[in-house]
Amino acid sequence: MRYPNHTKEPSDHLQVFEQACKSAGLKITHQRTEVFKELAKADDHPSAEIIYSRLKKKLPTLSIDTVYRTLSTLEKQGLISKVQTVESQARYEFNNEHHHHLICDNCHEIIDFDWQAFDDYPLPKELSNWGHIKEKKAILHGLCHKCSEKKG
Amino acid sequence: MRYPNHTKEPSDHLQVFEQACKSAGLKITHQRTEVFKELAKADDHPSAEIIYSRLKKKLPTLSIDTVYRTLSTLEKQGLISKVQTVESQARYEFNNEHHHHLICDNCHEIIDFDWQAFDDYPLPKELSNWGHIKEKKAILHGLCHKCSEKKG
DNA sequence: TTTCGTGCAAAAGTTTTGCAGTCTA
DNA sequence: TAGACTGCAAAACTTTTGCACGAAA
Repeated sequence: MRYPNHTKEPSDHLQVFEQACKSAGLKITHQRTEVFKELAKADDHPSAEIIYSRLKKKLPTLSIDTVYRTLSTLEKQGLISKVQTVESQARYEFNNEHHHHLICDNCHEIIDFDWQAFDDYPLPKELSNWGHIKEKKAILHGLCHKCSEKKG
Repeated sequence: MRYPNHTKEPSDHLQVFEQACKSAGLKITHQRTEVFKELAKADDHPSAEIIYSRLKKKLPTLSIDTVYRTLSTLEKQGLISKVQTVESQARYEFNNEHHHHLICDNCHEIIDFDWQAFDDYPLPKELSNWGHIKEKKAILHGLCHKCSEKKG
């Protein structure tokens, strides 16, 4: 779901997809296109298994491996993104105080920080009818100094 | 890691832990205490496997199952939290535009929304030396109307 | 003593990989 | 046709569960 609703046409998405495949040297295969289209039209942030089950009727020979591989490929190209996960293993922290996260996309180090101004900031009014919001957190992603240097 | 640094003493954490166990009817076992202490003193958001490996020297008979079970129990009590994960399966989305996420902790529905005011807001200055921040995202958690009603 | 927790082992669930045949460019 | 992609099968990795013994209250 999305507030406000999408404005772009599906055909625009396909063009972006084909363009991105070409410039990355990726072949435009039937399976790849269908996985992409299924995700582009979905508004519920589906998992690999869900995409697989939705496509199974249309593409009975499709395998789950291909879905995993395709999602991983498209993510590397920046065409799609994984929601809210850092790595395969779950990571924990002791809940002492409310705080925010800054994550290095290369070494996956997580920095906690405070941001009072954000905590005090009012939420967008479209969200007022959604339900009860319990937590409000900022997640920043980037490349830390150590990793920038390593990469030259 | 954390900006700014922690202020509380480890002994305070232990008291909170013991209090929470008592009021939840959980026994204060050796393993449970050690897993908790290990996480409370860690500043790197470790996974279950990492906590296990750190404790193995001190508690050679500890099993990984116990670490998983303990983390899960403590999370249910609200003493600790999982970082950045929604569910066990990764979930994807098509990257059309920058946006933020509102997640129902019960049904796991994810709502995308725009928040221009947040996007324009300056970052805390402590972060200016960290490296290169590429993305800045708000993640809200709560209970949606549908789920509030279901639960009464 | 009673109940809960742990360790062991096995299973379940998620994702990745090697390989040989197939398809795209 | 060459190289990339797919499907199959198997493996790897992460997490959960049943059970019997051991430990906490």
